[in-house]
This record gives sequence, structure tokens and C-alpha cells, in this order.
Amino acid sequence: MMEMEVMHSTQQDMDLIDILWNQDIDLGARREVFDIHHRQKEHALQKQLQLEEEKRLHLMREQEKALLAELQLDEETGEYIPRPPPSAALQPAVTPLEVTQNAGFTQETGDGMSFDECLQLLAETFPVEQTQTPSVCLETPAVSVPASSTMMMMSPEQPALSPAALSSGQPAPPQRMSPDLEEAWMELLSLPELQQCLNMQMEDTLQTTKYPDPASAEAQTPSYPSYPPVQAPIFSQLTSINNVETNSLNVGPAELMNTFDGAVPSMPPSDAFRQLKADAPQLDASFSGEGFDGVFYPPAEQDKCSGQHSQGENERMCDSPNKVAFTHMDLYSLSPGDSIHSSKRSLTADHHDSDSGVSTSGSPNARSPGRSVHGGGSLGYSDSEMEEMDQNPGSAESHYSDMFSLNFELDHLTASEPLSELTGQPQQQEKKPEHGAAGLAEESGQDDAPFTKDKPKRRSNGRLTRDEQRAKALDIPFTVDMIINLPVDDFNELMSKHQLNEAQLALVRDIRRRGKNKVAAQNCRKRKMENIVGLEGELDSLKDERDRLLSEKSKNTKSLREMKRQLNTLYLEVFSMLRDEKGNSYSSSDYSLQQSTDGSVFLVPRIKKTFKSEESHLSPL
DNA sequence: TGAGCTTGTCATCTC
DNA sequence: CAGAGATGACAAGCT
Repeated sequence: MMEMEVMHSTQQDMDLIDILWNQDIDLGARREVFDIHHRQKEHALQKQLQLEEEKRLHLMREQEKALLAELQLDEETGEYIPRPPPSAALQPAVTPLEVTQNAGFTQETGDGMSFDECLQLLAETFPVEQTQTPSVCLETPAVSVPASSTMMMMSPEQPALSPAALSSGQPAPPQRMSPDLEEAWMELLSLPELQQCLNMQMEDTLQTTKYPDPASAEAQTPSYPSYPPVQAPIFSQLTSINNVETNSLNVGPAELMNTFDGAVPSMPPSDAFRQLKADAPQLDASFSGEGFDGVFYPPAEQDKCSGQHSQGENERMCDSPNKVAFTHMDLYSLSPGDSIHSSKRSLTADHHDSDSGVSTSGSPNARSPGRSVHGGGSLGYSDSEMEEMDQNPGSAESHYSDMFSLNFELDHLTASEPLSELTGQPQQQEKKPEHGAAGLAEESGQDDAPFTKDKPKRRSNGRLTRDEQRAKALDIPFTVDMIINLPVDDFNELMSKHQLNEAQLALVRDIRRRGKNKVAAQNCRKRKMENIVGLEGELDSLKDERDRLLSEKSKNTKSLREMKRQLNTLYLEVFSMLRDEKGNSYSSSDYSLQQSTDGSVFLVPRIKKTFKSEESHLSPL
């Protein structure tokens, strides 16, 4: 009903405007200004445009989502990397490097033949080899497994890679070829087109995978040395590799590792190392040679590895330096500096004691395990004593901790393994690597501390924390990490299995409490920062919204003002055209135009102000 | 040398 | 009620 009325009055409005407009069509006022249908049309058009725009945005968002779905956020680097295939558990993940590499494969080689063309040529030239070595080079690289994946999937018994495999990622041809085959193989390799093609492919591969960014490469493969770039012409490499029947692989591990660098990071460093060794046992010499030892292990570790243990022990103990079996005292020797700078350390320890002025029996020996555990002579340290211990905590280690920061963190991560053996604890920690790792990440590195602002870690990892020093001083037979990160049940079990004196128990509980609280504080701060960031974002969006509304308001005000002005102009013009019977114009001060509810327009005499005011005084509305 | 930032620790509260 | 986590406050160390 109301709508009907509105419609009706609107129609009458328009009629009135039509009349007025027709009366003075050349006044300059455009009819569109009053035409509600026209405005409705405009509105509809605008709406349609908006809809289209929204559709377009939605489509773009969908596409972006689809793209992101194929990518995975690397939480460490913040980069998006291609999501590994569902069978990633069996196959090494495809790294971005490999993606680049594969992308390179599918590219045309530019000034020469494409790789596909090479393959085509091969297929035409050597139809026999096609059947015997079907996988050498005749599949298109587009469907090939990435070179590195192939490498990693190879069993140790598999022969070294053929040149074609090196370049294309295909499995190697049979290692023992028949003379005919070998000849054909050599001929094949000597084909200039193939050389060119392989060289280009190899260069592509090397360019994309050989010289990774040192920082990123190091981050991904902490233990890997950086090899000098391979400068030899690819083809000479290939031909040397081709002498596989002599079983002397001339290509060094450097080339192999560099060539397949892209895949290595996807495998745990030690695994990759073992895999390499298994794949090419003859490479051991290279790996254990000078060039590597200096890079993999500190001299002290080298000595341990090379001098004191049999090969098997070397495998077990030196394969990853962090797995060196240790006693509880060795737990604190995880910092490599300990073995080398022990004299320095003792000096600093002396310094502590002499500085402290507190009687802790004068020498570091006073804190010897025997005494503190059984004698109970060091029952608890006062805070000041603890502070004394804190004052110069292993500055000599910082150099080594810088050098071995990455390995040292790994040391920490695995430190509990041998210890659990030591304590007879079932290997529960192995089942909970995430727990320990997560705790440690937070504990040691503050890796994801939200407000570090890319500053380097100020406390170097090699430096013993206060609690570590205290634990060492009281000869606590567990690592601080264990104390902090073990689940409560395991922790209690561990405590019950060891006869700890009161001071040790108190310290262990304190360490656990402090450690937990430290992590909690870090989480709390992280949350706080995230909240702040979130609120800032919200604030920004609210400000945007406010700005938008303000600008809309001002636009509307402006538009309204303009409409009023036009209406006023129109009104005056219409009014000025009205004439009485005598042809005189009406005075706008005496009359006004008014519209009744039924749409009729009347010329109404104005009520005099005095009268009006009286009236309003008499009967206020 | 002081300001500002980060981090560890303690006390207290809540679950 | 004990224990774990959350959080404010403070202090120390670092830039």
C-alpha cells in the first residue's frame, strides 16, 4: 500500500517535472536530472559493472588459491615451494632447484637443437639401442623423473650414472655393455649434435643447481662443504664417466653432489651422505680426505674419527659427529671448543672462582662429579655464586660455536639418544623428535621469535646457559634439554631412576621450571606480538573503511547540494513564468509553489511572518 | 653513556 | 591440590 503510494507520488512528481520542464525546455536543466527511470538504469548498469568486477576478482582469487594449493609454505624461509608429490615419503621432495632444472629441460635450447630433437635424432640413428636401453635418453625429459630423484632412488648396487643420465635424469645404461653396445654408445656420444645438446642440458643443470646460494645451501645442508665449481668441459666429464666398465668413477663427489645439489637437501644430511657413500663406495677416500675432513669435522673430531676407531666405529660414531657416545660429562663437551680449548676453559673457570670470593672450594675440581654427587659438599649455590658462574661463561667457545652453530644444534637435538641408552631409558625420545625439536628451536634459537628483526643470535649456541653451567657444576646426569622437554611422566621416571641429592633435585626442578617458563614467555611474547600485528592490521582496515565512508559522505553531500541548487534554480524559473489574470508575475515573497499529496501543484500565498509567528505561538506543532 | 630492545626469570593467577 | 601454562613486571645484557 505504501509502495503504491510512493509509486503514485513518484509518478506524479515526474509528471510535475515533465510539465515544468515542458514549460521551459530551454532553461538548460536536463531532464535526466529528474528522471528516476534514467537514474535507475544508471544504477542497474553500475551494479552490473560491479558484479562483473567481483566475478573477475573471484576468478583471480580462485586461480591464486589453485596456485597456492600446489605450493607449500616453507616455514623457515617463508618462501613457497612446490608441494611434494603424494609419494614424497618414498621419493625425495622436488626442490625448487629441481623445478627450475626441469623447467630448463623443457625449454628449447635456443640456437641449437632442442633436447627432444636430439632424442629424435638418436632414435633415428640408433634404433637398436632404443630397445636395449630404452630409458637412456629416449624418453622425453618432460616425463622423466628429476635427475636428483633418480639419483636418490638408485640402490647402492646400481652403477654410476651415465652421461645421459647425468644430463637428463634418466637411469644409466647397463654398466657392462657389450662391445657393440659400448661402441654404439661412444659413437652416440661423439655425435656433435648430442654433445651440443648434452652440454647445453648439462650447463643448464649446472647453472640451476650447481652454485646454490651459499646461505641457503648451507641452511639446507648444514654439513655439506662447498665444492669448487666444476670447470671441466662437460663432454670430457661425460667421456670419463663413461669408462664405467673400469669401475673407476672419475667424477668426484664434488661434481656429483654439485650436479645433484638440488635433491640433496631433501634428504637428511647424514642420510644423503650415507647414500652417496653407498652409491659410490670408492668415493670414501675423497670424503675422508683432507679436503672434506676439514670441512665436516673439527680437527679434534677428525682425530677421534681417524685415529681411534675402526672403520665400523667410524661409520657409527663419525658419520654424524653428534652421535659420538658420551658420558654425562660429555654432554657438556658438545661444544667442540671443549676439546680444544679445555685449557682456556679451565682458565676461565679459575677466573670465576677466584673472582667470586665465595668459597666453592677454590678450584674447578671442587665441582667434580664425585664430590658434588656423593659428597654433597656443594649443596646448592647461592644466587651470587650462580651469577659468578654466569659472568664469563665459555667465551672461548664462541668461536667454535659460530663455526659449528648448525651442527651444534643438531648435537643438542640428538643428545638425548645416547643418554637414554646410558640411563636405560627406552628410546622414547626418538619417538618424540618433534617435541624435543620444537622445544629446542624455541629454547636455543628463538628462531621464530617475532621481533628479532633479523639480528644475529646474540647468545651463541656454543655458550653454556646458566642452567647448563649449574647443571654441570652439580653434575646433573641429564642434559638441560632433557630436563626441560621430557614429558612429565618420563621426567619423573628419569628422576626416580637416579639417586640425586637434594640440591641436584632442586636444581633439576628449577631448571625444568625455568625452561618451561622461558618457552612459555617466548610463546606469550610471540602471541602478544601477533596480536599487536593483527590489531594493527585491523586498525589499518578500519582506517581505510573510515576514509572510504568519509569520502562517500562528502561525495553525497556535494551531490545533494548540487541537486538542491538545481531544484532551486528550476523552482525560481518556473515561478517566474507564472502569471496572474492580469499578466503580472507573482511575487516570490508573497506566494510559493506547493505540491499536495495527490501531486497537484498549487500556488499558495505565503503566510506573513508576523502572522505565522503568532500562529505558531498560539498553536505550536 | 643513556635509550631502547630482547630475553630470562620470578611471582601470581588461571585452568 | 598439584602441575602446567599464561602473563605482568623486573632486571640484565646487548646494540
